[in-house]
Amino acid sequence: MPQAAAIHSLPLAPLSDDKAVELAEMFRLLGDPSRLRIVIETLNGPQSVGDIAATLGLSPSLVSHHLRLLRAARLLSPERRGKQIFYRLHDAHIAHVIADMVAHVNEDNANEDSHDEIEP
Amino acid sequence: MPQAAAIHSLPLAPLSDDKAVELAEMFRLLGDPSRLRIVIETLNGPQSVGDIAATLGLSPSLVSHHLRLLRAARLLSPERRGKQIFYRLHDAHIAHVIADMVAHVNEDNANEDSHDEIEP
DNA sequence: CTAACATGTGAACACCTGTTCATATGTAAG
DNA sequence: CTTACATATGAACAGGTGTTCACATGTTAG
Repeated sequence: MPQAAAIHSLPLAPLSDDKAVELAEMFRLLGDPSRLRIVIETLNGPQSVGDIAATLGLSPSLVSHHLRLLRAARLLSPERRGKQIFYRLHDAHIAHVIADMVAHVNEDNANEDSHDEIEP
Repeated sequence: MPQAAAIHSLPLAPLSDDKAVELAEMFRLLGDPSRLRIVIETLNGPQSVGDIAATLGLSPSLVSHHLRLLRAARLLSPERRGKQIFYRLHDAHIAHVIADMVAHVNEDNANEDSHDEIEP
């Protein structure tokens, strides 16, 4: 099965170094469970800070701290509606990123062999 | 432009909590510049530890430390070839994840307005 | 066998980061 | 105006993490 050739078929190779740092910053923000759950929560549509805090069982203060980072990185965008502020995904790429990573984890759990070793 | 509706069109909503933690772990690994550059390097095909270290200007020891985490998370797979060990992407999803995140960053740099504020 | 090379591993250190708490800002209602 | 609610912010602490260094393991060549 010549699957290896297909894996490296995407031509996003060049990718300057400082761009890699900017990319890593985005991944780092999604790398925290609380923050990732906040982002995932917004996949259902715009959510207010209080709703997110209540749904995830986190303090509003903590949620606000995380939201600050997420909107600074333009992963989420705020939108005031009365007293509350709703956050939504900044663009559709974020949803794709998460969907692809879900696919990776699911496929990985399917093949529960070849953990770490180097072919026995 | 009714773009907002399209953003939340992906139905990956449910997503259990411990699954979110597993996902975050993957993103966290890509959240370090050195580690991300290592993964990006493997987009050009299998790379030996020494080649990666030389290309990225990192010590072989550091590269080996990072590779341990990356293969434990099954992001990269090792393959012995003579004295050296080559690492390749474990599956194609990783490339898609990176490609989508690149698209996000690029689109973000294009619209250099609306940094953080809440619509003035 | 030994020597040379490639990779892995463990400890130690400095640094960063997530969380909590108290407090501040801002907004709407009475 | 004052009161109550929603969100934001700053300081401070505990715990985690990337990097370096010295050394171990494993593989091939002679």
